[in-house]
Amino acid sequence: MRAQDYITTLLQGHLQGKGFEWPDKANVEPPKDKRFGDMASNVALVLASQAKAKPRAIAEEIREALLGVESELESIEIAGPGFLNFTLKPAFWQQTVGEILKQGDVYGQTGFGNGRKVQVEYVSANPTGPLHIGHGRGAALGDSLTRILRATGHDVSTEYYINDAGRQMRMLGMSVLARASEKTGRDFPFPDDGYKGDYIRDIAEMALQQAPELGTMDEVEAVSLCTRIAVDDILQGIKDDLARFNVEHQVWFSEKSLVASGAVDKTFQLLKDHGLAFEQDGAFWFKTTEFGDDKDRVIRKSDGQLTYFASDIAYHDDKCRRGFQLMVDIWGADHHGYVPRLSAAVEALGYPDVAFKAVLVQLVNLLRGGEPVAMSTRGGTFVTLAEVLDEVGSDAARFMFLSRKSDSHLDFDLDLVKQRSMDNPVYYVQYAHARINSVRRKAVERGISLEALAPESAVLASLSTQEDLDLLKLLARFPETLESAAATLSPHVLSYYLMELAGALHRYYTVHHVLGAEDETLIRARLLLLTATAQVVRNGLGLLGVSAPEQM
RNA sequence: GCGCCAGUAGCUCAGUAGGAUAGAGCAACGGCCUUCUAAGCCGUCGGCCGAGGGUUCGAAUCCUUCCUGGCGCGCCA
Repeated sequence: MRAQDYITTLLQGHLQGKGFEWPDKANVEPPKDKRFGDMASNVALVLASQAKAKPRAIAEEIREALLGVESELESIEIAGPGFLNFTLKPAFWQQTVGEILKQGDVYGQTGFGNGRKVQVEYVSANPTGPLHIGHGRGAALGDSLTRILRATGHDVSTEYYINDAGRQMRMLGMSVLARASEKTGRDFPFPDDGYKGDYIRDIAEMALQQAPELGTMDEVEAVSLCTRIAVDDILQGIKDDLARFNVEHQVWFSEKSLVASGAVDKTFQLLKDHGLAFEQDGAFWFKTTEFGDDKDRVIRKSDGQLTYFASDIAYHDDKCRRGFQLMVDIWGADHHGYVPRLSAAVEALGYPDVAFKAVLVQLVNLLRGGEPVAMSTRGGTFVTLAEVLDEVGSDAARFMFLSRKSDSHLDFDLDLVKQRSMDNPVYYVQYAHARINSVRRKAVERGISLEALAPESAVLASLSTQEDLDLLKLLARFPETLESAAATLSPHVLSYYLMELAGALHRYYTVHHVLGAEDETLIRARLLLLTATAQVVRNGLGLLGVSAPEQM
C-alpha cells in the first residue's frame, strides 16, 4: 500500500468516527522537504478554517487519537500552520524491496488507466525527405509516452499518418525528374519550390537505374513514376531510422488511401448535413468558430480541391470510428495555431466520450560545442536523425530529448551529449545501474549466492540508516511517478525521477561500502536493496527506451 | 493587431488540479580514491520565482494589466 493512501485511510477513519466528513480541500501528500516527515496533511488546517477554530488544537486532537491506535506510524509532528507531519516506521518502507523483487520487470505498472483506449499518433513527417533531429524529439516522446501509458494500464495503439496526397508529392516527383533529366538531357527544369537536398540526386540516380526510359517517356507519367519511387525510398528510409531509434508504429495510415476511399467526401457531406458548412466566394467553409476557433476555415477551395484540413477531419473521424477514447497527436510547436481548428472539428464530429489532445513539441536547437549548427529543410542542409544517431547513439539522444518538458525549447549539443558527466544525465543514470551490477559481481566472487538472498523482513530490518530510508522511499514512489507522467503526458517526469534515484544510489554507494560491512545480515540486506534499485532503474530506463548496461 | 508558449540562482532547467524556510545540475571555491567503477560523493557561495494589482488562512502556481523573447495567424501542407 502506498504511504499516501495509508495515511489518508487512517485520517478518514478517524474523522468518520467523530462524525465528520473529509473536507474537499484536505489532502495528504509528500512534503517538498523531507525534514517534515514522510507524508503531510493539511486536514487540521482546513477543518479549522471551516469551523473558525484554532488549527493547532484540532491537529493536537487528531494526533492524540491516532497515536492511540496500532499503526505503521513512527511519529506525528504538528507544524506551525496546522500541518500534520507523519513519519512511517522503517518496516513500512522496507517491505518495498520485497515487492520490487517479486514483481521484477513489471514493478511500477498499475491499472491506473482502466484499459482506456488511447491512440498516439506521432512523427508523421511528410515523406519528402529524411527525418531530421526535430522529428527525433517527437519520435522519442511519442514512443516513451506510449510505453508509459501502457505501463499504467492504457490500451495504446501507435500510428504514423503519411501525407502522401498533396501537391507536395508532385513537387517531389518533379524534383527527382529534374535531377534525372540533368543526366538524360530531357528539358525539365528544376522547380522553384523543389526539394534541393542531395538525397534527391541519389533517388534520381536510382530511378534511372530502375527505369532508364525516364528520359524519353511521357512527362506526366515520368513525374508520377519518380514520385512513386521517391516516396517508397524515403518512407523506407524513415522506417529504418525509426527502427534504429527503437521506435515502432503499429499502423501506417496513408492520406491517399483515405481520399481514395471517399471518406473525405463523406465527412464533407456530413458537415454540410449538420449545417456546419457554408459556401462563400466559391469555396466551402467549416464553421469552426462555433466551436471556439477564432475564424472559419476553408475545407474545399473554389477550384474544387479539398484542403489538407478536410482530410485531417476525415482522418480523425476515422480514428473516432475505431473506438479510441483518447487521441493524442504529437505535433511540432509551429503547428499550435492548428490546435483550435482540429479541436473544433473533433467536437463537431459529435462523438461522446472522445477526447483529443495535441502535445506540442518545441524546436530543437542543434549545437556543437555551444555553437549553433545551421539547419534548413528547404536548402537541404539539415542535420538528419540518422547522422545524429551515428554520432551520439540512440540512448544518449533519447534521454536528451526526454530530459525537458516537450513544450520548452531544447538545446541539443552534440559535444555535450557525448560527454560523461552530470551535464549529460544518461550516463549518470546508466552508471548507477552498472555500479550495482559491479557490486553484485564482486559479491558472487566472494562466494555470496545472490539467488539465495530472500527479502525476509528480519533481514531487511537492518536497512535503517538515513541513506537506506532515502533510497527505499524513492523506490516506493516509482509507481506513482509513472501515473503522474501518464496523466500529464510528460515522460520528462520519469527522466527527473531517474536522475534523482541515481543520485540517491551514488550517495549510498559512497557512504556505505556494501561488501565491507562486518555484519553478514547487513551485507545481505544491502545487496537486496541494491538489487531492487537496479530493477527500478532498469524498468524506468526501459520506459524511456534507453538501455541499462551491466557494465560501463 | 489577435492568439499560443515561455520568462525561477551567473548558465541550463525542475517545481504550476494553491500549501510550510522555492530545488537540481553546471560554473566558481574548498574537501574525499591502500576498500564494491572518482563516468562518483560531500561542503561553501549564489533568489524581490519578469513587474504591478487582485482572490485567501496561504500564490512561483489562480485572475488581471503591463514588459520581454519565441512561434503562429493562407482558398499552403
